[in-house]
Amino acid sequence: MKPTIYDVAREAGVSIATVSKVINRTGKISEKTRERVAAVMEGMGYAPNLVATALSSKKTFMIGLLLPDISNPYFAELARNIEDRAHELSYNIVICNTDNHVDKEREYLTFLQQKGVDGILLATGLAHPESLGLVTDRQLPITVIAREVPRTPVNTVLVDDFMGGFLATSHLLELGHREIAIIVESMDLESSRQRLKGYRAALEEHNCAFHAERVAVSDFTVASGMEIAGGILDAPDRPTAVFACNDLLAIGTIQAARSRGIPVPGELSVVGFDNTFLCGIIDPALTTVGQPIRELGRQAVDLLHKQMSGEEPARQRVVLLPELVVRASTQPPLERTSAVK
Amino acid sequence: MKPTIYDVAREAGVSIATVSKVINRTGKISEKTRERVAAVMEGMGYAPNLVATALSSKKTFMIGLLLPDISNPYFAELARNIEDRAHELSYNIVICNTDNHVDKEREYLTFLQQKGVDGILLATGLAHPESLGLVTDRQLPITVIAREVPRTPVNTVLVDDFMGGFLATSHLLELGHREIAIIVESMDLESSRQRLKGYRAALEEHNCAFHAERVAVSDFTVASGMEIAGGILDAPDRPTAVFACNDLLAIGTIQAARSRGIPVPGELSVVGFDNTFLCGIIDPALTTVGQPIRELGRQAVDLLHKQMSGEEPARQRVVLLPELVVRASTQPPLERTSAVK
DNA sequence: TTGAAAGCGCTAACAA
DNA sequence: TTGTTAGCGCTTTCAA
Repeated sequence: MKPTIYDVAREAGVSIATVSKVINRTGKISEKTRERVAAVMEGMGYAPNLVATALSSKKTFMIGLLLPDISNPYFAELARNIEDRAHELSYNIVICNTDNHVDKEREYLTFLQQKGVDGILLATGLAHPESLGLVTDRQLPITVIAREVPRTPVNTVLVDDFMGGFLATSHLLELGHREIAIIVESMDLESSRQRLKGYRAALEEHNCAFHAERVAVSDFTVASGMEIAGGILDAPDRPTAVFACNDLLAIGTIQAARSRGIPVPGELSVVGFDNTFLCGIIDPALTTVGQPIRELGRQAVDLLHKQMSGEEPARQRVVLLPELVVRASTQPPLERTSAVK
Repeated sequence: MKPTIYDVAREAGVSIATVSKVINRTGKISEKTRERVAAVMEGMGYAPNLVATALSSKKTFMIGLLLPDISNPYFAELARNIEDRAHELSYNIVICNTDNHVDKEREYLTFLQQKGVDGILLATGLAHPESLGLVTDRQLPITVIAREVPRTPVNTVLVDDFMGGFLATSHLLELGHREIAIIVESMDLESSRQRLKGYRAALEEHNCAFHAERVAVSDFTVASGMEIAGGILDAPDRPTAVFACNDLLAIGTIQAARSRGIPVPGELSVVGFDNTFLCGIIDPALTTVGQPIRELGRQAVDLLHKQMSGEEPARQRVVLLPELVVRASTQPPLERTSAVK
């Protein structure tokens, strides 16, 4: 049987209160007993039972992380950075794949609370903000990542999606493209809507008309990107460029083009979003909007940590800025080049 | 304050034991009180505090998952399947990124035990098997995934790496390749050694001499694959095919070839290992050895579950069989084709 | 500086 | 069928 605090106390000839104090370095303990108790603990191979500690101290040092799907490279990278930072602060991460399914979100949320996690990191859909009430009502610290929950006062760390959409589109416009299609993940996500707005704003700034037909809605898989992009490329008025709202969709677009013998970037420029490691893997290397994914993860943990430490920081929204990462999948449109000549 | 079992008991006019029984559906309870208590719980919005439950029942319904890096697509996919199965069995997964670093492994291992996880899933290096003692000594259920720990009686679920190496190499040999290089992840891993053995066995079976110079050691990143492959491709006696021991390395190899103007599969065939979703993303689509990653995850959880349920199944090693997935990155060597003509 | 004792919220004998 | 009670292993207040 594993030794308990009682065993240590008996062995060291002190009370459990004293042992507890040397474990936690709290209260006043003479150096002498401190050493003796420490030696006994060492000798017995004693390690505190953290479940018991959690019960009496009401801290589990666990954080629940809700995301759509850990096998999606974007979320995998995010999770990695989150876990790294959490580990530094000695918290553990419990992962929950929600598939953006409201029921699963709710289920995990209530369950995590019962398990006594100290906080929640939410990087998932949550189409129905009232689910958030499940958490906020219980005073459980929470930070939302890369998702905007409109009209809800909750701490958030995200990327300026509007700017991202603007940067991507402006890049294409500046290369000379005028026929630019956009593929968004889902109009249910505020981030998608913002990226679309950025797209429109860029068009407007370049006096380029917005056409609703240039907007296609997909989801977040390569396959769907390929399918949707296929439709776009088969249309009679095929655009010269596509802004895909995440890297997976952009890759699907490149594949759709390839299968149709449309050279990228020769006849079609493609811009992605996220700057996952996939961008460097595919051919041509993907021009994309880079999210500071490491910072996103760290800051989210730090913000949550403050709440968990009772600092109760003013509700805030930390907006990180994206940046354009130009690689090989974009170039000026052919038509234009020749027309100029 | 959240209601406790005492609040429910008082409100329903019964003892806490009775409430506990209706929560857990244990013991004999009249339908009448059962309903009344249930109604009260519902009404108060009562939910058991699982930390307390864990302390008295010694079950946390948590599983620790150790892997090198969740941002590696292979492990991300594995983690997804593991979490899915665990969730079905109502267990939560705590992820731990070890970077194959022994110190981190040990740290997580001891820590997880203190936190009272019900079991450990080990999909990470653990170069020093004695670290395993940290777990087995404490009678904590554990299952090792996709790693062989030689001379240690521990439940394991893995893929037949020897067969995988054999399949990959045979495929190349059958296409007519004779100069086949192999890039392994690390000679510290039993899986790498097995794949290498499979490679040698295939060569032998085809009466093809083994040359130690054809073996290169890398690690598990695209960058390192690119670097190592670069060395291979720049050598005077460049091989006509490369068997890379994971998809990331294979991709690095393709990139190295591309940057040198060596067409794949035209002048260089490449085979990967794992069959991650990346294979379908890159150009040319990668021929690879497919691991039944879903089964790997599920069976590991199931095997662990048996141990956690006290079934104490006979120590076993479940060996799943890989299969060759032929895509576009392999074809007969050019030289041969012309020589035959 | 140290210790006694009362929880934390639940489970599970054992009695009634 | 229901209730009493003693833990589970630790924290923390209050006295000594």
